[in-house]
Amino acid sequence: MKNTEATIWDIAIKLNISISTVSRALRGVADVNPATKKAVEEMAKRLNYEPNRVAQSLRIKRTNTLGIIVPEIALHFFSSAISGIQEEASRHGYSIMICQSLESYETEKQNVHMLASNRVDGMLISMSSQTDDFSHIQQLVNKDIPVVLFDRVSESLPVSKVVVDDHDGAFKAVDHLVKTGCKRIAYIGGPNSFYISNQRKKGYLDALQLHGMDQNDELIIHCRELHDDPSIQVRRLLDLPRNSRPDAFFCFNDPIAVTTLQILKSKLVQIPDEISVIGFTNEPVSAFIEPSLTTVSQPSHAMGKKAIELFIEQRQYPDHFEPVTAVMKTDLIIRHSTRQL
Amino acid sequence: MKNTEATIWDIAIKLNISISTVSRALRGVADVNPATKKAVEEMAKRLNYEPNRVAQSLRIKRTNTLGIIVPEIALHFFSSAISGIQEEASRHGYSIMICQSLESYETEKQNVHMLASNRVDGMLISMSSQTDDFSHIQQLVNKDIPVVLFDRVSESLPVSKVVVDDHDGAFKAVDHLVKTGCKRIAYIGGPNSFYISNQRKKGYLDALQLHGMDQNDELIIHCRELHDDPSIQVRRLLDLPRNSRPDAFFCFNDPIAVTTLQILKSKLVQIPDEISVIGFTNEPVSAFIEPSLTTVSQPSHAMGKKAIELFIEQRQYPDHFEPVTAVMKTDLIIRHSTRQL
DNA sequence: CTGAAAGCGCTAACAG
DNA sequence: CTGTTAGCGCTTTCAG
Repeated sequence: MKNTEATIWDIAIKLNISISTVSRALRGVADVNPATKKAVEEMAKRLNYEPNRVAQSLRIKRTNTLGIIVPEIALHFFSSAISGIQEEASRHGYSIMICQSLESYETEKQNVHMLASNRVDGMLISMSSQTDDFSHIQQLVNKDIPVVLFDRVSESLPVSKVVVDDHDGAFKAVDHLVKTGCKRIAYIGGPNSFYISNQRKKGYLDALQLHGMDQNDELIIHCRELHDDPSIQVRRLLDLPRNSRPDAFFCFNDPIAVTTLQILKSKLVQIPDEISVIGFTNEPVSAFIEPSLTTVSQPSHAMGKKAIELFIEQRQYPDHFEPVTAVMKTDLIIRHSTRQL
Repeated sequence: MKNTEATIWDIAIKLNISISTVSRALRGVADVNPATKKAVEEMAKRLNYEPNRVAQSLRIKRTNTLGIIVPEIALHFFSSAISGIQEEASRHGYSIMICQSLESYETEKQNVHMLASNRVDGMLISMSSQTDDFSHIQQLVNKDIPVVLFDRVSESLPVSKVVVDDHDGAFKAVDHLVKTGCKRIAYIGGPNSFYISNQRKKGYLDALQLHGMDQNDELIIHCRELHDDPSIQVRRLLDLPRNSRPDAFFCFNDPIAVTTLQILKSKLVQIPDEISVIGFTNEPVSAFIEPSLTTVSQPSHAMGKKAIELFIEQRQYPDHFEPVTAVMKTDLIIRHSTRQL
């Protein structure tokens, strides 16, 4: 029942040696008499000594802590990325401090300040959908605090990034739709301001073009906000005359695809025979919904891991650092919401 | 392009005042000449000053940081609890540092040490399934570090806890099965060492008893490990002669229920007419699987929030602290894997 | 209202 | 191999 943690000073006193020797023994640096070293270690254990990382950090000017900011921890993509970050960070001796921006620019800015105050050694950030001013992040760069952006990145910032090949993923999805006989493929996109939304749209358009199909703006929908309900727009498309109605939906993400699937089912549309559906991200739900959803998988865990790797690299060679962008591969997971080849 | 963060000393020099005045002005404590205060604040902004929380923490012996340990961040229940923790902690000015034990006792112990080294002001822990020695947590208690256990708790530890009324949840589930005409209700439980598994079993048994139904050990199955595949055991029950085959499965958690559902579907068993299924936790998947799963919902987000509240209470009145156990209510979410009343 | 000075627990020269 | 010493950046008496 001690009230206060032991310090190296306590150990030094009991052993009648100096605190520097204790410090050295505990860290295993320089030459310390094996006997004293052993004595120190034993005394440390006896006193339940826990090194004070706060004091250490102040002294060595590194905290061995990384700050993470994501829009929402509970979204599967992010919690999975975080677990990748956590495991890899831990392997390298880093702890992680986690914040959510809840898709608010103001909160994100506060998070950045809080983490900076905590003197984290770097930040891994997936930006909020509201963020369109990047000065808070630019300031970190100016202060030489390593930043790695992942998933929700900004093109303009001179930092390392981890993204998915959205264009390629979308391309593969639409290509598959065409190859399974779909002629009128709709795209239900995310907010226009989203880089990834536009990349996916570009992949969609390029796939159409490759197959000599024309872009039809009537079949391209954009959600204004990330969590907008796309139902009305989907229904509008379904109410088009039979010969101009889409026979496939390529959706910006799985939630939109799931909503679409549900609308189709409620209208008794045959899936995939009358209409096919493809999502994006491969959230757990996509495997369980009926029919199971064909979707483009994003390697969320691996992306988190990669983000740490980029941070470590930057830390290791801070002098000749050049921002790199890691582009991760997607996979088309073919399930039952699309026709067989 | 500064290489080094500004300190109160930098501000003091520029303003030709003492660092104590700067410190006071920045924190808004004691009396400081409004003019000097304003000047300090302006200079702080101009220098992009960020208070050094590390130095602060060392001095005041509090970090305003909380440690969280969960088995696996990416499990929906935990990521949702964490988001509740995060939001409530942030409201109270705390940052959170997150670790995963990955269901390993050794890792959990390391996590505890790491967080203790970081001098977190308290820890919120959901224990690994392997943990059956609690001395690492008892040590925290001895050192007066507040601990709140949530979900995966140990009865014996003298700390505050947040749990769900597992007994009541299970009771309601089984009661509903009986009331919808099920006669032979099986229980597929988690590891025997799990407190919550046993509570749910008790609720199951009590509901049976209330309705004058006998306990039938043939219908009670336990997974050895948390992620054990229950398929073999479920199949064994289904292969029982028709008149002793179960007509309902009450499952320890949703993943088990989902597996069960899939086995039943593959055997073309009519759900819920021939056999009903109920899960536990209300994970997102349960709403989407077909037929949608009746399940007992756990308020994960609210549990996280509650855990912080208990911590704050303990911090506020450390002298007359008595551990409390918050028991959160569950709800039976009736969907389509059970019959209508 | 303000300044001087001590010290939180630790590391890292430097000197032996 | 070991001890002395000077801080890291901040808060907090204590004394004006």
